[in-house]
This record gives sequence, C-alpha cells and structure tokens, in this order.
Amino acid sequence: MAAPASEAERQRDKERTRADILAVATREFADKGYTGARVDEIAARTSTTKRMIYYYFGGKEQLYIAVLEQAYSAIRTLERQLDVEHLDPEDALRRLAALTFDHHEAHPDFIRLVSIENIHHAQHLAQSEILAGLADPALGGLAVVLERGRAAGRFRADADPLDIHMVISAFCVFRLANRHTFQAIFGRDMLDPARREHYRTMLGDLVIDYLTA
Amino acid sequence: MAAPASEAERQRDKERTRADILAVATREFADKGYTGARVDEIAARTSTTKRMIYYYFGGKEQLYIAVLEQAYSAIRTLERQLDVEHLDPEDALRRLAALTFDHHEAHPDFIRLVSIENIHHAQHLAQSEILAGLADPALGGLAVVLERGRAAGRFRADADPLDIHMVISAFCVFRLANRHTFQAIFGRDMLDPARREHYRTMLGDLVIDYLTA
DNA sequence: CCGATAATGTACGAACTAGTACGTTCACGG
DNA sequence: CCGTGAACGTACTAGTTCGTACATTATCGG
Repeated sequence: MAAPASEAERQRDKERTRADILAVATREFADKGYTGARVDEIAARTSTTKRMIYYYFGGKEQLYIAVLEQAYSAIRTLERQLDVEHLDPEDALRRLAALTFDHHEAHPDFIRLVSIENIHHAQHLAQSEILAGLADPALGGLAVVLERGRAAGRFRADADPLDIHMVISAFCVFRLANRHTFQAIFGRDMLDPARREHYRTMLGDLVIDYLTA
Repeated sequence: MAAPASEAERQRDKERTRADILAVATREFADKGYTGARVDEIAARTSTTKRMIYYYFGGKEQLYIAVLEQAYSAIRTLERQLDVEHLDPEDALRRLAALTFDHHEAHPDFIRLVSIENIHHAQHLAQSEILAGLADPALGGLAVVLERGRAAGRFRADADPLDIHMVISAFCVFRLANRHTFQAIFGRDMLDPARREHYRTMLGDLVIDYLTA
C-alpha cells in the first residue's frame, strides 16, 4: 500500500517540519508581538505539534530569536544589488533608495519584527550571532558612491554613509511601521498603490536634494 | 489627632489616585507593550491597589486606551507653537522641524506607545474619541507656511503638507523608535548628545533642500 | 453626629500559557 | 528483517494573570 519511496512524500522530514514551524512563527510573532504570540497558537497553525517546537528550538524565546535571524539574513542580500561600478553617483543613490523602498514594502513582516524587537530594547538580537557582517553589506556600496560624488564635487562634504542610510530607512520604515496610527489620525493610507510612485520618487529627491544642495 | 483640613493631605483623593495609576500605567505599557504589561505589576507600583484600576478604568484595555488618550492630548499643544505670522517660510519650517525634533526627544514614552499601538493595528486608538481635532493643529500652520513659500516661488509646487509632516515625523520617530536595533547593528547611538545638534540641523537641511531644490 | 455613598483594601477564582513526562511510530543500518 | 534512535503525539502540570466578590473605611450632606 504505502509507497514512500519519493523523498518529497516522506512523512518524517526534519527540514520541512523546522521550516514549517519557522514560517508560522514568523507570521505569529510579527502579528502579535513577542509577548502576545502564543506557543499553542503557533503549534495549532503548524502541521505538527507543540512538542516539535520545543524539540527543534528549545522554547518560545529561542524560536523568536530563530525567526529574527532568518528575517535578518534574508535582508543581507539586498544591498549587494547596488551597482556601484557602472552608474554615476546620483543614479546609484536613487537606485539604492528605490531598491530599499521596494524591499521594505515587500517585507512588512520584517519591519514589524524590527519594531517589536526595538520595544524589547533589541535584547534578543543582542543574544544572536547574526550581527557580524550585517552592517557591512548595507553600507559598503553606499560609502563608495558617496565618496565618488564628493570627489566629483557634486555631493556635500559632510555626507555620512550611515546618516544617509538612516534617512532612507526612516522614510521606508515609517511608511510601513506607522501606517495604522497615521491612517487613524490623518486619514491617509501611506500604502495606497496610487501614491506609491509618488513616495518612491520623493525619497530619491529627498536624498539627492540634500546631498547636492 | 487627625487634622485633615488641608486639601493636599486628603487620604482619599479621586484625582490623585487616578493620576497616579495613569502615570504608572504609562511607564509600564511604554516599557513592556500592551500584552507584556501586567496589571498586577502596575498596581504594585501604584500607591493604591489593583481594585482601583478596575474601579476607575474598568479593565486593562480601557486603562491602556486612557494612557494613549493622555499621551496624545499632551502632544496637541506642540504644533500650535509654530510662529506662522512673523517668520519667513524657510525659518518657520526649520523652526517646526527643530520643535518636533525636541519634542520627540523629550517624550520617548509617547514614541514607544505609538509603536506599540501600530503593532496592534491602531485598534485601540480607533476605539477612542480623541482623534477628532488631532490632525488639524498638526497641519494647519504647516499648510499656511508651505503656501506662502510656494507663492513666493521659493518652494516646489508639489509640496504637500502631509508629506512634509511625514518626513519630519519619520526622521524623529525613527531616531528614537529604532535606536536599539540600529545601535546593535551599526554600533551608533543615535541619541548620543554629541551628535544631537548634527541631527537637529540635518533634519532642517533635509526638508529645506527638498522644498527649494 | 449620623446615615448614605464614594472610595479603598483583601482574598480568591477561573482561564490561560509555557513547558514537560511519557508513550508511540517511523526510518535506516547492519 | 529487526533493533535502535530519531522524529513525533498526547495529556498533563505548575505557575501566572485578569478580573471580581466581599468586606471596610472615610467623607460629606443634613
């Protein structure tokens, strides 16, 4: 009767079970926060049981840290896409801004996890070891581009890579993280598709106008 | 023996008890989040008992809403300080940016409450009635200043008051709300007093350079 | 001065929640 | 083909947490 030959149909699959738990936990933590998330609820939405969460991750906190690590490592790949070599500084910066804008919009769960983690003073992130190497890819290309623009006399002299990164992040993060209170108070949906291109362009202008003033 | 004549020495004081609970609850909710905050913990830090929380507020959720309402109403007074009449548009905007910057830095609890409320999709704010009249004071003066700058040909034509407000808020909020993960990843303390003036000036430049590009 | 009511304190319960003890089933090597 | 360990499921517990029933004290009008 049973023909379990195919690897894909394996009833017991370490990788699949782990990935399943992690995916469900990501949504649950992003949605309810660390304290608000319920281990029983995560287990219920999984195709396995609560026992497996403790079997594979150890506990609620370690599961949450694993979720954070996965979310952050997915981000690492972003800034590498910046084409430092072949674009002039202004175009490269506009491209970085647009890339970051798109990336944030595509990963609302990540933004929420970062907000949640900040509520908890980044205490879980501090326990993790994913930090090493996270800063570099985000800033390496940016520093090069800024230096090229400065050398060409097009960018202001006091432009700091981390400051520019902060402005871009602030714009993109705020738009997602604070959209609910913003909507409640001002009645404007910052994620309205009709305004998307406007904001995307605005961020580029904001950065370039500041650098070239 | 007892000489309870003086109003200040009253053993039973409705106002004082209420205010005490609210102050303690504000710190507790801002620190731990809505789900993370414990009613028993709030009661313990109060000079009264848990019974009074339910007597005056009804429950945890209503207490949290009361905290939100008080925090937001304290903000209302801010934007009124903008001197629309006697400053030229650029100075007025720089002043608004600096005012907002200072205000956010002075009220970290408020920023945290807003972050927390956004995690919960602003569902509590929606239940409140403080919303009416919150948007106007924030934007009224700004709209006037922008229009004056536009009329004088100094500001770009497509400048929208709400967009400018968003940029200023994004900068100030991000600096406080995300300082822990930012610090953990990039090793920079965005609240370092040594960098305060730099960021304060930078925000003004950012806004003005965008508007006058 | 006294009764009514607002304000406060104590002790407790019902429901929830993270975590675990214990038992079971599958897969793979020999 | 079978034994051993990895992977998985069930049922339970200890502790927590919101909320409340009930008792008590202060204050103020008459």
